[in-house]
Amino acid sequence: MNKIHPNTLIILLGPTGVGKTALSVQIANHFGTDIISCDSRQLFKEMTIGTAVPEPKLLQQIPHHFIQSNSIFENYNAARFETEVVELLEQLFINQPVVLMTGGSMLYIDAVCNGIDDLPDIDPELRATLKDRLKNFGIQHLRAELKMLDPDYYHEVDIRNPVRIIHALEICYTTGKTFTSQRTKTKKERDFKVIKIGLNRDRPELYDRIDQRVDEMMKAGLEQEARMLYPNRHLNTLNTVGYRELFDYFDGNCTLQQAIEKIKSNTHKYVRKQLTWFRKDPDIHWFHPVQEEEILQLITNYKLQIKN
RNA sequence: GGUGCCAUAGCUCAGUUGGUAGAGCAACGGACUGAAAAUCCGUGUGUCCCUAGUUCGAUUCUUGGUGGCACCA
Repeated sequence: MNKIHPNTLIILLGPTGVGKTALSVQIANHFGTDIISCDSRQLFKEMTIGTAVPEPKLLQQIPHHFIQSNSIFENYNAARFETEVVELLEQLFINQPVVLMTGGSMLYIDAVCNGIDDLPDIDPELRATLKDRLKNFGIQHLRAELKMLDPDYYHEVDIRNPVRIIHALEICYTTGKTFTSQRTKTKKERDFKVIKIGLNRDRPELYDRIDQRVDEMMKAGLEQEARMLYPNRHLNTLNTVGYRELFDYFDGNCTLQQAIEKIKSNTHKYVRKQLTWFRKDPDIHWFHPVQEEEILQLITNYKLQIKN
């Protein structure tokens, strides 16, 4: 006799615009669970239209977590998300055998499933200093520094990627130890099971949905939303598809029409990047949205292999 | 109707003094454990409008079409 394992986290994932929200409602209603959003941009209360936050009606119907719960002025990252979700899951599993997490932020999903190494928080001033050095002296300068402080990581890292180099230096400076020595490369043990359900569509259909959604966002007032956020444009969180293209337009670098086209093609690019990441994960059970019924059946009949 | 210009990648165009071609955008692939909708790396996908000539060889030159644009009627 099959029985769904208590403390099971169902993860509904897939590229942006594929239609995860609609299915998540079905699954949540079916199991009577909360929904944990796994979206690194819907986290922020200052953004609504451009991040395609679910309708207020829907948010009232089913308890959601991590939707517009934080401010763009705080520092947020995958490690913090991991801690907070794991904590929340402990609470939710007391009353719910199954919890649904849905979203497309790859690293955040990975952080919840496998964990992230424990590292100290980074002083924002240190990061700013390193960024300054990158700007003034070039990436070679930072490379040389990393080669000295952590030669092992220097040989491992993509030395053309400034973000990686800066991060390693941040850890070296903050801890006084090499970054390498603090990279465990191990999965954390979780006391819950995971079922990953991937949703995908044919590329042209998906792109078409995205283009329509962008047009709808513009009708809903994305330009005004972006204009209000424009003064904070240099915050990392606002380096986001849908906003940065409009900031370019406000700066006079392109026409509104060009900005809209760019939002569309950059969203297409994001989709490809998401799929590249998801493709590597053998634990994902892939479906097309028309298979909604089948997915529900498979979950309820415990036919999907449960991954740990 | 006449004259002129144009026709090359999905789009906008460059180019070959005759040896089957390359940029931007788009598209596609990949890396990625504390910025991740971020950041970084890679890939040219082609009946060079059709036809008949000249030529060892034509996308390039010539003839005749077809389509588009402009100007003149």
